[in-house]
Amino acid sequence: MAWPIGGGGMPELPEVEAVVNALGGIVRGKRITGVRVLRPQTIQSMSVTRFCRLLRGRVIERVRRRAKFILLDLSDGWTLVVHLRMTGGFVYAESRRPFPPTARVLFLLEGGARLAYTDIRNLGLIRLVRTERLDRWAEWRRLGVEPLSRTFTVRRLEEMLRGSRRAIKAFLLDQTKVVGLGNIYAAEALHRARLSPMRRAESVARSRARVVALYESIRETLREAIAAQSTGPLHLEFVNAQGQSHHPRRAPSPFRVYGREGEPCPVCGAPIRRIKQHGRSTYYCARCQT
DNA sequence: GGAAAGGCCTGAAAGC
DNA sequence: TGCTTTCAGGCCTTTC
Repeated sequence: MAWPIGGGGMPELPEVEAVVNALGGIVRGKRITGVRVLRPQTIQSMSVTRFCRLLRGRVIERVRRRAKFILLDLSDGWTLVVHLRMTGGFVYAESRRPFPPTARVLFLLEGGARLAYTDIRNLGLIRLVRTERLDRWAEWRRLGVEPLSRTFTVRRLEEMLRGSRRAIKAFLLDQTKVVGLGNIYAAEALHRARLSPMRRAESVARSRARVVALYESIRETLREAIAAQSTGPLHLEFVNAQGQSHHPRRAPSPFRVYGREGEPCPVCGAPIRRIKQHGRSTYYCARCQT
């Protein structure tokens, strides 16, 4: 089967969560002693000169996640916001080994360690904002509900679904509704809920049982994916002082339908189909997803 | 204002 | 063998 570029997992909520947890354990409390921007276009909202000047000397106090954004809260009220998009990732190195050519920004840390932001396709973005002004950022304000939070309820999902004539797959990808799902986990959640990706969102809302099934499938899909990341995040590589690299091995496909065109549905055995929806591949079982 | 299409981006795979 | 085309998908902008 064809694997997506990037090593078997686009960074959706579970992958970002894994990076945040691992990164937090390494860089929390460390001071940034220098910054080198190798690709200026990666830096948003301010000049490279200002970006480097503002970062130098600040301490990374906390690493957290909102939607698919990685947030590094720094001393003096600044936050470094990173979005990996498709192929972004980090390499943390304790040695002087050269970074890969895909390194876009280098953060020099006290003690000699270096953290590189890498990105093959250059779709990822980094911006530095005042923590207190995050809410003034339009894109930030538009972000929808966190699916694993208490504020995400069956009732809230039902209200969002109601009145939307879009296909449910497109609805799930809309980050202004529910955040964190991408093309892979949207397909997985729909298979688990036994809902056709072509079904209109509003038609899901007409059945309480369907809304509950979708609600639970979203949470279970994400929780299982987060647990599966426990061996180590795919988007964070470690290089020790001896220059030896440790990068988690790609596990066999953990997906029920994604990337499994032609293989039997794990529920009913019918062949998994692949269709195009809004320019994206959608994998589903035509027999048990209705 | 909602929905859909197009574009960005690069490397692997497919097609010729 | 080597060149060209297609595809992967998150998210923005443009268009309807």
